[in-house]
Amino acid sequence: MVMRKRSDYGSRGRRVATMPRVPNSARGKRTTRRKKDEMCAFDLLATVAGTLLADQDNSANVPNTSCAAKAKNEKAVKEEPHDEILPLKNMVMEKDCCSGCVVGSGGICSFPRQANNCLAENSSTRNEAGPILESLTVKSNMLVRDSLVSCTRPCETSRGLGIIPEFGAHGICHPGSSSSAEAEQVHQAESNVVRRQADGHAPALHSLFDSVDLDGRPPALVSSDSSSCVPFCSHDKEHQTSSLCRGEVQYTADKDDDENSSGCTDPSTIGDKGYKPQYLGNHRIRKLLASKVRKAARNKICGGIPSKRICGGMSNKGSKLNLCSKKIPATCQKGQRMIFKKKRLAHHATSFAKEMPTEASGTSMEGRNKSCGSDDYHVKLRIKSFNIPELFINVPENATIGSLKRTVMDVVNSIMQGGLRVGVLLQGKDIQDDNKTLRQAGICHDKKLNNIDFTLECESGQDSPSRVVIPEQMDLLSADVVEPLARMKCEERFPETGGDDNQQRIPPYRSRSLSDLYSVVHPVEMASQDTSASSQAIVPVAPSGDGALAIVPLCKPRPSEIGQRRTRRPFTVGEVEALVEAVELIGTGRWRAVKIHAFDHVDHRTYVDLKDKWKTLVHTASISPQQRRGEPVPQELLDRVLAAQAYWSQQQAKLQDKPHGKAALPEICPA
DNA sequence: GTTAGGG
DNA sequence: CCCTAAC
Repeated sequence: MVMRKRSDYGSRGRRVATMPRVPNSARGKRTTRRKKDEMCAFDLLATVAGTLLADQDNSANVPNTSCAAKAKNEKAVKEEPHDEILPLKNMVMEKDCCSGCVVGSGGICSFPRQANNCLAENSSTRNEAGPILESLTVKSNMLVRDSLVSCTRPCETSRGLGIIPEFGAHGICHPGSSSSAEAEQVHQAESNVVRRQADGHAPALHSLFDSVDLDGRPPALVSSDSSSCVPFCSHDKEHQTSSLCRGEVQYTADKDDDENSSGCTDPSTIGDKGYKPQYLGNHRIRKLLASKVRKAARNKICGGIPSKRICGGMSNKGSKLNLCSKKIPATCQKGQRMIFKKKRLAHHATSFAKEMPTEASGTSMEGRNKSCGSDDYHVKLRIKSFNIPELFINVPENATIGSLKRTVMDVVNSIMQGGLRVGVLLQGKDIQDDNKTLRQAGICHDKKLNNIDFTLECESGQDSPSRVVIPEQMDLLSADVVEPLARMKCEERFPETGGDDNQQRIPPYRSRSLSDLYSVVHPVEMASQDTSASSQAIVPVAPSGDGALAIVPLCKPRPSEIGQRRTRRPFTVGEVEALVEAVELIGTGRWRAVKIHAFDHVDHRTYVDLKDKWKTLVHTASISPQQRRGEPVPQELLDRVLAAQAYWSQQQAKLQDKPHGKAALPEICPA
């Protein structure tokens, strides 16, 4: 069957659906699902791996051999012959070990994300010999959420300058982001809290460059041995190599990470490398990368063991996972869980730092119109989160959760009190010129403002951007009263923060771009002021739940980009209407056409989204109103949904019945 | 890159 | 909304 090209549906008119595609049912149907089998195998693998790890740890100085050998060992260790899965095991282990790291003595972990886990595992085995420290590596962006920055700076007279600088391919990159960190020795009876700063020219603390995780591997390095090192920037080069000589396990993320680790890549270089222009749409890049990351996480972390089977089904999104098997001592698992819980929290707490569209509401739209006339342009920015420096915390295994919280809190406070300033990144480019007006910088009320990032940077970072050490030897357990970050409430909450309600006020969709929805106006700050003035509204808000801090896992890249689930954006009635209309016209099964037809330029609605939405619409329409949830869809629309669905299903059925007949299909269903 | 369908 | 097989 000949597939029509997309150009066929370019015309908005009453195109005749000449040749509908193969019926939906014939495509994309997964005939067999081996998931259960795989899960079973993976489960076994997890068990075996755990055994292996435990054994490995006991055997000192395992030569720097390939993991294949270990895998063979493992085979011997494990008595039960699981024929089907053994090849898989070998394969996975081998692959990971060989491609991902240099294995030093006792090296088990293959990838950074495993590093911490391995470390913990080793700790657990050492536990028998004496007290050890659980290493909690909280490297990443701590997010301060839902801030509102109301710029009180009237845009200068430079209205005419409202040209957004071409930032080109920076995309998701950040300057000064090639960061790394050093995990201190685990079994030393010291609790170091070390924070290291990116070595870029800009001391952006959010660091942890995105590319680091492009393949799911951050540059973190944690050895299963007693010492560990992290490839730092150029000044750490020596350290790296020497560390290798010392037989430490070194993890370097390949590809981009290699460059990062082999020298402090110039941030600008980083930024330009290999990224698609912003134009492509963040969500697309993010989607790709996220997919990659998740895949990598799943495949590589834990040697391909699906995370759901590990450690009680802990999600591994962006997190390091360990090969916690049933044989790992309970203490270990406990500790691990503690870590993971934190990390998961972080995940949930994380919102798009980048996705910071100006909010649209009825009032704001009015204001906008008004301002257009009065030359009083304002930009209202909603900061959902701030990126805070990565943290490294060593916590005794027997520390309480409370003390852990306090510790983290302490660190955060140290950072906060240490003097922070705010950095502004537009499309990944650090805007350093504080004297620029927003408009000159391209931050205009009428522009799409979803490419702005705010970062927290150390004041002192200017001089020594490479590292900032936060109170070492911090007595974790004596970390006394700390002002809970969560107490710092948002002074002015965004009324529309509740969700996408504002979108509902948007009339019919069609050609309306999302950017329209976000155009807003507000009082703004003076042009000559430092941007940090706007940071007063940094609002740490406790994530839902127990109020733990938003700490993003080590491997987590910038939250706005990679590995992050998209924010949920319920379809508005207007969108639904547009969708229904398009489907009536175009039919089901041609979602790209539908997208182009009705949701072109609406970046956050992919054709998959539309398809999904249609699916739910059909479902919604077929259930009783009482069972429906969420924004009620007018019955009229639902009726049209059912009609269209029935019609197009019928058409597809017809097509299947006589595949050779080229029965011209009506262009629109007679709903 | 699209589509379908399960989760 | 995510994931991924199938195309």
